[in-house]
Amino acid sequence: MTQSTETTSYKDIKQTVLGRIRSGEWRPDTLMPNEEDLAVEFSCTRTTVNRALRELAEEGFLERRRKAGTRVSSAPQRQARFTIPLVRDEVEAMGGTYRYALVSAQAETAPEWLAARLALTPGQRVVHVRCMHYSGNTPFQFEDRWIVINSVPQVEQADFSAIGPNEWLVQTVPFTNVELSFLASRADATLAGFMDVTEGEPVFTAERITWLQGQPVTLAKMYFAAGYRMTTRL
Amino acid sequence: MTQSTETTSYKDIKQTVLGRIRSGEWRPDTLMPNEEDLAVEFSCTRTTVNRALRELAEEGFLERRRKAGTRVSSAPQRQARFTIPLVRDEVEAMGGTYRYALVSAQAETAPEWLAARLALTPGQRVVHVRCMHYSGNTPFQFEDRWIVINSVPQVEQADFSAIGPNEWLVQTVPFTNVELSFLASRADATLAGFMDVTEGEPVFTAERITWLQGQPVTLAKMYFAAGYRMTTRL
DNA sequence: GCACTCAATTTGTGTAGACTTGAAATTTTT
DNA sequence: AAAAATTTCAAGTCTACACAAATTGAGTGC
Repeated sequence: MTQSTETTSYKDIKQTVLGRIRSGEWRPDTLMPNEEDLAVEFSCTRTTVNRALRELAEEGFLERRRKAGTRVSSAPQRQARFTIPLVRDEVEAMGGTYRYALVSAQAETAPEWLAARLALTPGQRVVHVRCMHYSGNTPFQFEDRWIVINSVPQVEQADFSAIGPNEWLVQTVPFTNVELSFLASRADATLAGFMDVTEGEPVFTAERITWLQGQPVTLAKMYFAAGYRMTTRL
Repeated sequence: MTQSTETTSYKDIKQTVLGRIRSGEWRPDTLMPNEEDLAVEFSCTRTTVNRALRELAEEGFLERRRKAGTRVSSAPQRQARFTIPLVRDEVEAMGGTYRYALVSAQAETAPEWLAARLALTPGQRVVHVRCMHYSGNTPFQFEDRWIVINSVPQVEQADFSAIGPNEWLVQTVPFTNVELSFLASRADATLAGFMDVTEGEPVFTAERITWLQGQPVTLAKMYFAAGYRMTTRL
């Protein structure tokens, strides 16, 4: 049998099943028919049903256990998927013209809080880069970044006046592990100056720590413009 | 051939490919071998390779286009996946004892900003619920929520003194669409009182709008305790 | 009543092969 | 040289079947 004219695709099955959940036909905790029965109902193979259900489970709508079967998720522990674009892309997506400006870049001994945060041995040296990302002439993001020299020796020769440290790192170092946090911080005097907000103002902030095979590579603090919100649709 | 003793699983392939990316063997933008060739290399079927690559692409490591082939993502790690647990789960996961307290609940006409935000017809009525979530006796989250009566008529009979509006809604209304935002806001006098922070302090805030088949159901603003950060590892 | 064993059931994952689809590359036409 | 039609290739998806692995539930022995 070919799939030519009238096959049920795994996408159709996903849609139908989702519909039954949303309509209330299959309420939370309901045990649904097993894959074989569904395959008969949709007149396709179990493989196709399996893919549909597997994806729905991954998206948090279903819970599946061998032998126990598949049931509708009761506490839909929903997963939000945020796209974290490069600043340039984010600015351009909003119709702005991206502009980058280096503020400062210098090698120094890692301050204590940073050494503690990244589990560095005391006295390790880092490159501290500060830079601005603009949308047109409007401040969009202030980036405060430290790069561990031991992990990325080439960084001492890097020139951050034209290319941002993030883009440089992405091209240079493959990384294995990332920790990303979002928080609300308050604008200090420096930040207020750069971002054109009043001191003390709440600022949406992202922090990103990157490792390469267990070695800490970089910590970046990114401060967004006033009123910034990170939005996603599920 | 059976998969009995020494088969290459799609997981093995994922691992190997990831390793090659991380080691720098396959740099960003590199065009990798096509599925058939990889199937030969790993001595498995194309189906298995396909699944491995498909998942890696979904995770953001690869970019695939028909005919053009598969290449290593140049801006990897673009998707962060946050699990959004119920407050109760989040508190308990941190070892705290969850406690809920209703602050106020009343039916009212939707204020203009809300009507505009949810595209309500003027004069529509909503139930406005405010409540606190504690970890032990420490304030954890202040929840400010509006529920559209038209979309959920049962809400007028609901009793939110024992069960939180979120848990009530999850049990009552299947929802089809969610918009989730994170932002930094400043604590006003009311919030400062409930959350035990000083007025003007930055507060990490999540806003969540939910629809049921195009009908707006609820808008929730959730204000987190001082110092809260939402963290994920990729 | 309790612990143990074992078979049945259900999802998980693999093989082998074929057709479909979208987009890049090439050729033909204007 | 530019535009349009055609070919070709790689990913996308389906069929059909098989064995693997986890867990449940029933049966057995004490």
